Amino acid sequence: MKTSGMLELPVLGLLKSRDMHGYELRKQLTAMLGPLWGVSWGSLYPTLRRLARAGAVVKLTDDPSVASSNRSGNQRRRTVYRLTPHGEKLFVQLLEETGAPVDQERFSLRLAFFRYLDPETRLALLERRRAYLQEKLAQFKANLQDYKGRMDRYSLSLQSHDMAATQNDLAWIDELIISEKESDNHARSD
Amino acid sequence: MKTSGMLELPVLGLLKSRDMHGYELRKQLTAMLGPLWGVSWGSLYPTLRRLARAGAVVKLTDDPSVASSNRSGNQRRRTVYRLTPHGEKLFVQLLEETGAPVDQERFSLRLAFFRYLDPETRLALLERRRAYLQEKLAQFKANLQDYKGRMDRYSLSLQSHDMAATQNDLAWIDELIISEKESDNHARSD
DNA sequence: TTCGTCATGTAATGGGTTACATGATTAC
DNA sequence: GTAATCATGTAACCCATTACATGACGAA
Repeated sequence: MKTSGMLELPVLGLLKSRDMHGYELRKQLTAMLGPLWGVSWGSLYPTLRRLARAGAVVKLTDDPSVASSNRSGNQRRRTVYRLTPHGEKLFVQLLEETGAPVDQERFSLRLAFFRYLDPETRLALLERRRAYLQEKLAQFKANLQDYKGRMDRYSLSLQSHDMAATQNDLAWIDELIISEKESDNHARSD
Repeated sequence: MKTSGMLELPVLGLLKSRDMHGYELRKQLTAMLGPLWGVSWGSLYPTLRRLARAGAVVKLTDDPSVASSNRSGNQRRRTVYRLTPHGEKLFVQLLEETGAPVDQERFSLRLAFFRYLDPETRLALLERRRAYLQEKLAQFKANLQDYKGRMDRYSLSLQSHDMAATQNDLAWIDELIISEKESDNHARSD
């Protein structure tokens, strides 16, 4: 099983809170990920099909949110999806991602569902992220050191900016770690 | 003709300075783009094939950099590529990219070859980038305004951080614009 | 002689983008 | 009545990743 694809995780995460159909999923996704991330139909529906084939979600032909009213026939045609127990497991698995280091986008996707993890796992993932960013930063520094003389102004500016951005990311992660530890302490002292 | 793909532009750009074979191209690419960008063979060689098929580069069976020495036979087998006039045109076309707004990665790839553009085009591209980032920023603000109340701490932190990063990008572009105008003035006053 | 680097590719797989196709309902 | 939104998909194309396959050369 590959279960790659960017959308698997957020789709499962949204379905965890309630059943939804494709159109609604897309609206939630664009709201959640910011309006720039264009989630296209040609990417969303195949993702749902894959998840259904893998047994992570099931199709419900009827929309259960309109239970009592709307009897006879002509409701809008919808395909509502529901998370299965196996889907729940898959979700956690994707969220914890013990695999290869991950780019900023995939990390963001994870972070958006951090509330579903227990505090220790959250901390562990944040620390791992921190280590990764630090390594990246070290590589930036080494690279700048080595090639500084041979780069033109544009490349130099670019590399410096990218390095600064990585430093910002790192500082942000540090904040998250601190606030995580704090709320952890508060919870313990209750 | 599509000519998409991330590697077309940097490959053409590198071949503009001198003929190179695939292996060398890869080394230059990883040095230039930072050591994180893993350029894989399965992506590089097909790119070269596409460029050759499009007439943007030609294969030179012999390596011209070792012109005088190494007569008889047993040199290492290499395929050296040279940019054609059509390749030059394609390069400028890709660099100016009058098309759709572009993500950070593609923009970085462009910026790394800005020295090949004339000052007015550089300024125009920077201004276009600036406008795009400002629009993105506005969307971030609107999105935060709308959904602030319904987001958990992680999503909120994420959106705020992304917005701050966009503001940093914007400030950086502004610096580039200013320094561009300055060197333009200096050039005029000569 | 064996390991690392130089050097060039192909094949399989899979996912994203874009365009295409369809049709019902709501609001003006 | 017509335009916008709701709603669901399919098909073609293309590109990136990964794994596979090969082989020469230099150094230890």
